[in-house]
Amino acid sequence: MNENNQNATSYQGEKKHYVAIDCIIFGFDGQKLKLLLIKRNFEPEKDKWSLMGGFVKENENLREGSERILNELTGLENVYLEQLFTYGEAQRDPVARTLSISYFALINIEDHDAGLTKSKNGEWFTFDEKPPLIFDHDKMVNKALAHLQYKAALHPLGFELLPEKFTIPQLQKLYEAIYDKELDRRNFSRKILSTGLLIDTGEKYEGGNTKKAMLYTLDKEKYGSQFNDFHYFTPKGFF
Amino acid sequence: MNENNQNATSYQGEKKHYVAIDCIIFGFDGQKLKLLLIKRNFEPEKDKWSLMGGFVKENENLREGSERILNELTGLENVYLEQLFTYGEAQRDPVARTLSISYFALINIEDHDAGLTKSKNGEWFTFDEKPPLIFDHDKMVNKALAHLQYKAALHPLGFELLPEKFTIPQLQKLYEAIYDKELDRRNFSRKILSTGLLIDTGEKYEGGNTKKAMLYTLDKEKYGSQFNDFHYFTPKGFF
DNA sequence: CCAAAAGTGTTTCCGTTACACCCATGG
DNA sequence: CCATGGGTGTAACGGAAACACTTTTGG
Repeated sequence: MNENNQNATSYQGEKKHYVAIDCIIFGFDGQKLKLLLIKRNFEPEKDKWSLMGGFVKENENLREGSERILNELTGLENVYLEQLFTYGEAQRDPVARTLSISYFALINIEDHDAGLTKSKNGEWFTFDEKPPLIFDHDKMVNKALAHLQYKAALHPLGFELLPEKFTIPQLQKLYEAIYDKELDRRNFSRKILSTGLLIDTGEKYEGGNTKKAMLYTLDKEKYGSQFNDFHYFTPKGFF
Repeated sequence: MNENNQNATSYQGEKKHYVAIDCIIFGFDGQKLKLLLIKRNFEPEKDKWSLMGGFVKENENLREGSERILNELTGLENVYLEQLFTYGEAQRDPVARTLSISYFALINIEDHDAGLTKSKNGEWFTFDEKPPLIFDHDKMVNKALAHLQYKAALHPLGFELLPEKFTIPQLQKLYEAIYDKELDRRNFSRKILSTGLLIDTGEKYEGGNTKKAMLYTLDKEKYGSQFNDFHYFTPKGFF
């Protein structure tokens, strides 16, 4: 029955399964939170929309696989990537029983290789515009969004979605996009600055037609060490 | 190469993988937080300690599998069970490449079938006494403990580890065991009661040799609806 | 009646909120 | 010089922390 050669302690009575990885890729364009999807030009479910995914290779670590799949669509490396959940309903994939490990990616939308993405039929959608997805991919997206909202409230996660240098108003816009709610400008600013995670670059943002905002960078040192601390970036009773 | 019959849209070029489920089972004995492990009387790694686990069956949902495996060792059903993380380093299992999906279980230690557990070579350990485990199971345990600490700080999770009726001092002992820190009795009591999750049963705990504490039950209704709310059961700056 | 643990009350303090006010820029 | 958005300051409020005090029970 089994394709492998057996030895005394192998798992010969057990069944094997297809295992896929699907990536939920979030980006931010300065105004809205977006999701990167692909229009499938291959079977199954050709011409429908889905998450970017792929099968786990024979000798590939899961993290490597997720990085490979993300890279194939965006050209990016060293991206914020976190394993989220493994979907394993026996009937979730009508073609054949397949497990899917979902990975959650946050990218600065300006950094990705737009040509590569286009060549793979990738497209960015706001949540308003998002088409229905194949299989249980809508469920995956919902869980990932909930996770983003949950985690960004407690940990300095949002910075991953912004350019290297950013202003506090930009960061606020991002948080407002994540939670679809407005925040008080003055309190937000003080709360963010009080974390000590931001370094003033001395530069000012060029582009606004009013007072130019100060540009900050992340203090990578503190960011790493404080990442698992609690920060409460959202107002009390926010949820 | 592949054992299945193929059709036009099957995944014939892809590799399949063994997929296991391992359960990290937490219990509380009134004083200490404990972990349920098994001494393996089967290969591989016979006579060593490991988590309770098993392979995912051909047509079994993952949640069903985790419930089956937990039930085999404890006799319990309807237990708090949460999928945690999927371990998939290519070399994590020296016998054959195997993915392992870890599940996190919280049980009331009094409820389980001690005879069944014993017959499966199961044993409860405090974290002080825990032996080294096979493969990457120590890593799984550490991640599960971190998750318990994280989640119990924000959600009313601890109740799962206590009997149906419990006292506030018992609940406090549990939190102190989870975090290995002492809490202020008076503030803890007020904080817990302010959640409105506890119902006074009118009874008193029999067993202490001083003043008998009041017995409470969970308000299941509120528990369900508030489970995803933030509660902050631990003091500020606790971590 | 004493020790030990449980329950209730109170003051202090600090972080959050909800504001007002000032500053810089382009048209 | 004015509209718009960015930056800084502050009073009031509320929840948490740190206490003291009272009550119950067994020995």
